[in-house]
Amino acid sequence: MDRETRMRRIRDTICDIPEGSVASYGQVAEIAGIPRGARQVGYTLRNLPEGHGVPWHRVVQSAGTIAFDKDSRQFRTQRDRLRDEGVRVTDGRVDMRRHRWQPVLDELLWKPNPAWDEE
DNA sequence: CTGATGACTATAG
DNA sequence: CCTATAGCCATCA
Repeated sequence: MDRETRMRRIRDTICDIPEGSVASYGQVAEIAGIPRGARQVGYTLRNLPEGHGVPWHRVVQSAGTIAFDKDSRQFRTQRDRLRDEGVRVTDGRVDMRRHRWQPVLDELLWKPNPAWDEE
């Protein structure tokens, strides 16, 4: 798989994270079909093209902590954006048990399930 | 080719 | 909880 495809898949995956949810770098990588590619997610995010619409703020570390220094502007931007969508961020950390994105569950809730139409 | 890097992560103390 | 450490892996100089 080439670099462009990889970066595109990563961006697409992040765009699928619903508002109010977050995913870890590793989780994004895995869903994008790139096992052990957490660092590549970080790389991709660091190099997002100008004017992208990628909701990068919904990506946090596996423990729920924001990856930036607490005194950086990026930290504050991410924290504020998350709060704006209803995600509670305490001391730079998100409660993953509550906000971790669960793609499979989303499908069950949003996609029409054939089995349910069978009487 | 080689070594350094980093928006990562799991594990041990 | 925090630090250290060792894997990890595409990029870059």
